[in-house]
This record gives sequence, C-alpha cells and structure tokens, in this order.
Amino acid sequence: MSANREMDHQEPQEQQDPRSDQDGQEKEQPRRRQARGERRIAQLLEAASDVFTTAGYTAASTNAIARAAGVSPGTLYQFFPNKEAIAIELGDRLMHELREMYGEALAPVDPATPLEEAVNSAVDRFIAFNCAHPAFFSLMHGPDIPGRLAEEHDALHASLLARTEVLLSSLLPDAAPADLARTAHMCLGVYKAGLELVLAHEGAERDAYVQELKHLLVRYLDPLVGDRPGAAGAPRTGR
Amino acid sequence: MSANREMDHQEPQEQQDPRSDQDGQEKEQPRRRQARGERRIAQLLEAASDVFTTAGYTAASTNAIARAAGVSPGTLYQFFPNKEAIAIELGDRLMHELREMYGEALAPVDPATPLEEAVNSAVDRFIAFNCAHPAFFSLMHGPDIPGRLAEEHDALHASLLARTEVLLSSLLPDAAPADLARTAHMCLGVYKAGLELVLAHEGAERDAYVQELKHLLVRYLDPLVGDRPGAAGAPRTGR
DNA sequence: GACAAACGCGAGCGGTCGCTCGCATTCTTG
DNA sequence: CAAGAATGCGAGCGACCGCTCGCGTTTGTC
Repeated sequence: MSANREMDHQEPQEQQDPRSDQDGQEKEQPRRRQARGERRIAQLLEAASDVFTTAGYTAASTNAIARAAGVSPGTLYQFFPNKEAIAIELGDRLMHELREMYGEALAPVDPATPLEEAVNSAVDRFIAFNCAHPAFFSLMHGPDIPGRLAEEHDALHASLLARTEVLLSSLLPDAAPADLARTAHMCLGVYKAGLELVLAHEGAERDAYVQELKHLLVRYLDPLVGDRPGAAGAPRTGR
Repeated sequence: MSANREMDHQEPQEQQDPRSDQDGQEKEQPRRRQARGERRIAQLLEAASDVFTTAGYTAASTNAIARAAGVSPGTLYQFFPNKEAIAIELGDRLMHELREMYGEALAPVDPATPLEEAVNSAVDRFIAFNCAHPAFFSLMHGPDIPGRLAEEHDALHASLLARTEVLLSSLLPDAAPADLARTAHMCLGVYKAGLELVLAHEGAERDAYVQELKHLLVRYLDPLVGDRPGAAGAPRTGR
C-alpha cells in the first residue's frame, strides 16, 4: 500500500530557448527557412503522423520518424527542438483544421432542426475528419501524450462539451445543469467508442457502424426530447 | 508514404526456459516456495497493480514496482522471470476472478426477463468488478500490452461478444447475424466508454453515470425488441 | 548444529532512446 | 564567385530500463 510518490526519472534536459530576449516578442524563431526546409518539415510531419498512428506517441522513436521520412536524426532535430514539438506541431495543425470544420458542425443550434438531422450531421463531419486523420485520435487519446498536447486536448474536449451542452439545453430547456453535463459527457464518450469501432472497420461495414452510432445517439437523446414540437418524428422506424 | 516495415528494436532476450524437459510436463516450475515467498509475490502483485494502474504497462518500470513493494529489483526477479510475467500473472488472477463472476452475469438468457432488468444486472456486476480492480482496465485496454495479455483480452472479448450475441439473439430472433454482431460490438464499446466515465468519477456522481449508462443501453436496445411480449413495456415514457 | 535451499540485496551489464556535435554540402545573397 | 546561412549527416553521449550475478541472510530439515 505504501504510496510511493517520488519516481526516479527526469527529462533529459529542460532546454531554455536561448533566443528569448525580453522584448515582448516571444514569437517564433527568426530562423530563415528555405523551400527545401519547408518540404522537409512537411515530410517529417507526414512520417510522424504514420509512426504515431501505428505505434503511439511514446513507442514512436525519433529515429524511426527520421528514417520513415528518409532523413537522418540530426536533420530531424534541425527543424524540431525535441520529440514533443513534433507531436505538438502535428496536433496543432490537425486541431486547427478540426476547429475550422466543427465550428459549423455544432454551432447551428437551430431549435427547429430535428434531433436526428442534427446528430447525423455532427457525426458525419467528425467521423469524416477522424477517418481522414487517424493520427489525431492516437495523439489525443493515447495514454502517454506529453503535457502540452494533453492541455490542448482538454481544451478541445471542454469546448466540445460546452457546445454539446448548449445544443442539448436548447433541446431540453427544463433540465438540471448537472444532468445536462452528464448527458453531454455521455454523448462524447459514446462518440469516441463508436469512432473506435468505425476506425476498426472499412467499407460497407464501416458505414454500417456509422449508422449504428447515429441510431445509438438518437435513441439515447430521443426520449429526453420526446415532447418537443418538430423533433422526435419517425416514431420508432422498425429499420 | 514509404511504409517502412522494419523497426530496429528487439526484445532483450528470448529466455529459453531451461527446465523444459521433453516429457509432457510443461507445467509450473518445481520451485519450492516458502510462506515468505508467497507473501512477497502477493506484495509484488499488489504493488504492480498500483503502478500499472497509474502509469500503464510500458511506462511502469520493474524498479518502480520493486520499490513500491519495498524490495530490491533482484528480489522481484526471484519470483517473476520478466516484466511481462508480472502483468500476465496479475491479469490471470483478475481474469479468473472475472470469469467466476460473469459466468452468472450474462449466462441466464431467460427470455422472459425484461430487457431493463437484464441490462441493469449485467452492468452492475461488471461495473463493480472494474471499480474493485482498476488495474484490469489499464492492463486490458492499454495500448502497449504484451502479446500474451492481448491474446487473453481478445479471448475474453470474443467470449463476451458471443455471450452478448446469444443474449441478443434470444431477444430478437429475426435479425441478421451481421447486425447481431454489430449490435453486440456496439454494446461492448458503449459499456467500455461508460466504464471510463464511471471510473473517472466518485460517489454520487459515479452512481449517476452508472444509471446513465444503463439508460443508454436500454434505450439503444429497446426499440429493437419493441414488439416482444414481456419486455420493452412502457412505450416511450415521456419522462 | 550442519547443510542446503529459498530469500534478499544492489551494483552493474547490455540495450534503446532522445538528442548533440562536428563536419560536409547546398542554397542565397552581394 | 565568394561568404555565410541553411540544410544534411551519422557516430556517439548521457540517461533510463529490463534484467543478471555474486554474495550475504534467513528458513526448513535431518
């Protein structure tokens, strides 16, 4: 039972960013990149995406990433200060792309929209994104993600949660906030579970799982909004 | 895209089990254990359970496990041939306990049982087990579990899947096998997602999530069995 | 009490990994 | 075309990790 609190490992070093002069510019390095460099960065991120997806963050070695990109480890470290930065840059790019997309995926809380339609639209968009960028899932849901990425994921998750809550609260105005939050958590958890199943299959079977996930969410939420005007139509289509 | 297929790491060594004489006895070692030894083993497994739960399999170091148990690394390796064996022994013990329990959790497919009751009973049992043994979840669902444990988990998962399918097929006799399998997969996936949420909370909030998980499963399955005799009463309680 | 087996220790071996460094090559700029 | 910056390389450093080995201690047996 002795809860031993002090582990023995520490990070190799805590690099200090020598160019942090104290004028407000904490921005990017004044490093001049040539076109070749940008290409290398894209190459490396592409390779990192593959390696992270198949091996997970921790198990992915920087040497493997460099090799997958066809360069030497030294070259990799010309463009990224450390392994974490690779994951962060990759995560940032994917996160940016995602935010552009989901801004219009959950935002329209048009109260007249049928529940089924809203669910279908949101699920379709997110599934499409996650299928197109499988690295996103492993980077966000891996057990070993570095702190910075975990923060980003938490922020994204909180944001999704808030949006879902707003959407739900417009569907069921008379619900305790705690219940609302729980329901939103359940929705996201269910989506994640469905996503795993979707990603594990391909072709027609994958589509069938997408359908099943939509059904699941609709059936979960439908009884809650059963007495709303426009929604909850199609009373139990035998399917 | 160059799919690089050959990684560079290999296991430290592939220990050959020197006492594998060729008479059919591949059983356990003839090692005589003293009471002290059994106590140490229990201690080590307990410590390993903690470390695995908090750090995951790969990140857990054998030195950390030994330290958590208050012994030296050498002592640990007196009782376990390698790190994997620790996880396997722990997994085996938990698996055995689980099988004893879930034999009576999914087996009774009494077709007269209301759906809600069947779901409640199954969920309660599994939630109770997973809450009592949080190491089980991290060992089974970790991304880095060693091969032997993965096989055990696959076997368990397949077994649960089969049982669920049987249970479902008794509820909806006229369903295509593929749909049945998909529905069973969804049920297990949903349970796993709910379990994560349950484990992430405590006290009253945890109970609320358990309730929510039950609701979710019932609402998912209820429309499918809507035209059965005894079950699926309360046609959509507006609530 | 004598002897052997089981138990216990912890420095350290071989290995991988993240990352660095010295040096060569290619590009840009004047 | 020269100078210097950006790019590229790969051996290798330091740290950690799984695991071993030699040796000392405890326990069971006769």
